[in-house]
Amino acid sequence: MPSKRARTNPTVGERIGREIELAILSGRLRPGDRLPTEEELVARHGSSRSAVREAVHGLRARGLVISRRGSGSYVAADVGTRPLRESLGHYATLRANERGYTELFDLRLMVERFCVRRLALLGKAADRSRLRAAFERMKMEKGDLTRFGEADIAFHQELVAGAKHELFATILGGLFSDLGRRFAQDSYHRVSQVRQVLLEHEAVVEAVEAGDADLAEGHLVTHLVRSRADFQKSDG
Amino acid sequence: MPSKRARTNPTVGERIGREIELAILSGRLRPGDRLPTEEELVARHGSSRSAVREAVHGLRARGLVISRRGSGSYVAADVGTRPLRESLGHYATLRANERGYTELFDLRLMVERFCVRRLALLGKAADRSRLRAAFERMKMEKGDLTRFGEADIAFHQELVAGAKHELFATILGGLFSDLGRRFAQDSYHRVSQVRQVLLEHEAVVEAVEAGDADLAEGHLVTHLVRSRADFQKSDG
DNA sequence: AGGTTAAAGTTGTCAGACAACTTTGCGGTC
DNA sequence: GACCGCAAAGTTGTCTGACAACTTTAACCT
Repeated sequence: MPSKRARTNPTVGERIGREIELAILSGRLRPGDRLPTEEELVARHGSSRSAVREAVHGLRARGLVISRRGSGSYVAADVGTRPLRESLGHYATLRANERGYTELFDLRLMVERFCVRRLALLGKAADRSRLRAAFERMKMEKGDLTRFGEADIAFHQELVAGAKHELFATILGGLFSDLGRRFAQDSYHRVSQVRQVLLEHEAVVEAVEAGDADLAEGHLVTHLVRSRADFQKSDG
Repeated sequence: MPSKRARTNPTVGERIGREIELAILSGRLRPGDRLPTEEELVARHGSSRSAVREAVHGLRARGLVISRRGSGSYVAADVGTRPLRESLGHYATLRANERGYTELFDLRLMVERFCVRRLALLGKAADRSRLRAAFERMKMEKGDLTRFGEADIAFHQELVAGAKHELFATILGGLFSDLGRRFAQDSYHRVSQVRQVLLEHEAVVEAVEAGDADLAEGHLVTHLVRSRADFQKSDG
């Protein structure tokens, strides 16, 4: 029987990884910067190459670092957002049950409400026209349910992008990644729903263009809550 | 000059890691389950042990797996929440600037608002008494600013825990982890603030106990927004 | 039966070698 | 001088083998 104790002493690789991680988090190593070569790290820490590689593999798996054979390892350009996006995507994938879906939907609803208000109140004309363009793309794709679903996702991401909120954009990106796509795609079992969805999106776009935050929020909430109901019905 | 292309072919270790990850995310490997031994993985994939180890190191760094020398590697018990909590903590650590703080605060405010409403409306007596207990702990620690700050964090986590929302509890845990502690601690530069903070918390507790969601939300928002103002003032 | 100890099993670390790929620098060509 | 080709050096990826550190199992003894 395996012992209960889960705490084990950190390995050499973990210690080295922690040190590099700290250099990244503190800003001493910035996105795009090159890490010391494995040879240098071996010399600095007095350990073997395999331990150093264990550290780099860990950082790479977490999205902090990318390695290119023959060139070196570099701090990832999207070191700020990718790990969060991916771990949220994994969280969503692990929560395929009813309650998990409800909780993820709570988050999505909160984030989009916040952003649609901000976009309506503070968004620039260019931001609003991008939302309109995303809506037009949905109309064009209404023949193909899969591509329509993708355009739907793009619309909601544009909504958050227009609010200029990096954290919320990252969160929504995570919710939509991986199997999180079921958020939007699985709603379109019947073609009749497409027309309804288009109408609801158009209402949001027009309220945003009119600068009416309350109305935009209302239409968005209506759309999202109705989508959830559809999803739960079809999910059984 | 390094080439622009960031996309490189996945390594053998990454492919193996992806496969194990899929087994975990799909539920075929459940928390506490033991992974195949390195020897078995070597045989199954026809690769070397170093490639297999690269895969396991990646999963371990991401918190999906823990390894115990002499025993084996196991799917982590908290595989669902830890990666999200940690990546959010890292995100917060990387966002020490003004705008990043504001965005993180947006998230915190949304989450706590949601939870305090739910606790006031649907919370059971036991949940509410735990919130009261967390408040009493704060009063006891008012002499030591550091411990008071910790009790403050514990109070807000209790608030979210009482709402029985795993996702939001995980998010708040991430916001408070690591240097995210500055959220609460850095607010107590002056002892005079302690009394103010205690009063605001007490108002929240009482509104929750009275089952008044609107009032509880109002007091909580007041407290948090005022805390943010204090923080921004002291941050300069 | 219970405890002790040896054996087997498993992950951690080290070392060395070569493969695959990138970057640099040299030399030649125009 | 600018450009190209090509060799050389530099760097990460993979394989192999060995031993250390630790855990689990199994045999043994009392």
